[in-house]
Amino acid sequence: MNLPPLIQSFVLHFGEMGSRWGINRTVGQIYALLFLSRDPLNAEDIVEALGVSRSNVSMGLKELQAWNLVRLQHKPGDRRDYFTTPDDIWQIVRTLVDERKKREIDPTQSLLREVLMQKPGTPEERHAQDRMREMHDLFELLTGWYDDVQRLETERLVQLLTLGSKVQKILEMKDRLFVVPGGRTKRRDTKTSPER
Amino acid sequence: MNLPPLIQSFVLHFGEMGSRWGINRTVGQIYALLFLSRDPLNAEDIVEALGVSRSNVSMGLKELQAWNLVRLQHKPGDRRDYFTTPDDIWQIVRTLVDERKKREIDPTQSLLREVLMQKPGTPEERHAQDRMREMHDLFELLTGWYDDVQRLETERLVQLLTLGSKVQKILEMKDRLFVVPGGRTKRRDTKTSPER
DNA sequence: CCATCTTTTCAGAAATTACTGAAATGACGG
DNA sequence: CCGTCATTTCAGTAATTTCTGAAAAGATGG
Repeated sequence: MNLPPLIQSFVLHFGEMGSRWGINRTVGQIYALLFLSRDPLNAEDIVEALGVSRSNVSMGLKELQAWNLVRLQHKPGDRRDYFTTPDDIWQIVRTLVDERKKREIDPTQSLLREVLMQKPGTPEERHAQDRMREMHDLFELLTGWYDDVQRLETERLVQLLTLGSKVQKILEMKDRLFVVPGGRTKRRDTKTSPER
Repeated sequence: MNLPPLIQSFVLHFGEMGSRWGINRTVGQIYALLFLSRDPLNAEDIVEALGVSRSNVSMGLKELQAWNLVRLQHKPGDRRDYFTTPDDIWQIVRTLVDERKKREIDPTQSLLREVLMQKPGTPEERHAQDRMREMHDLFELLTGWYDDVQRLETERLVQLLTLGSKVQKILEMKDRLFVVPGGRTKRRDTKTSPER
């Protein structure tokens, strides 16, 4: 590997980090390299930068494409494939969350729905099903929220995140303004509300 | 493995899922089992339920403890260790996010801060540093938001999530109420605002 | 202390995953 | 078509991770 030290630190770190996610070291390094690079890189560039085999790079790029994390480009008069990451870092976050949801949450929800249809035979199974229902409803709430905010323009999203829990203040204000005197504030019911 | 079918499906699924996270199959299965179980289980219970070796269970439990995902208990007159997961599923989510932040974001932020101190030698390095700064600021914003909402009571948090992007409506309302006529709404500046 | 029960450690085996080089496939331009 | 350049596939190997059994260490009651 022959890279400016500043870039090399980041690439190596991402390689290590990769293993804590579902991706391997090389894939992590390729991504890090593309993320930092100003210009699109072709497979041979990556081979030279990282010192891994051509075929390894090919497989790594294929995986990154399956994750929608890299974009394929072409240069006029050059028939090699060039790769980049999106310039907009928020787009990267959105993609990452989408893909993780697709790979981790969706299959789990599908299994949970299936198992929740079945009739429990024993009290043990009954309790297990209750737990699974809790998990299912939790995922439902979280993915519902995500689907919702994901549609916001980035500027609005940043605004929301910057506010953080100060949003609560505004909600309280809203409650104070619109609550029916003596009555409870209207709120959508969910099965995932706190237990105590 | 000798478990009610309903429980077995879930345990097996979690085992597979485990590999997509940083944890191995056995650890995933142990966790799933404890999550579904009404009563605390000891190591021998787990060995019998999953059909893996005693030492494997011991190591798995150690890892789950390192993640703060299981709680150690004792029964009077029994000196074996019993394990459970917290009853409150929201507590589980909080722990999970905390631990992943600690293992994935914090080390990266620390590396980014370090690298951002250095002086870039080339335009290439300069651009790389700009990218790293974007990533750093993004993490700063996200973790700031998380630290903030994490402190909310669960009921408030659920309320917030249920609202989803409808919060935006309330923000717009707030803007309309409090904006200085003819002027721009005051907003905290961040370096992570959208580029276009 | 000892006997017994429990958990932990760890070296080696087993299983899985990552990586490579060579060969196959594909994609032009002439 | 053919030659060249580029990418993909894949079988075999290397590296890593997971798992096990045996032994060690720890804890407790007598």
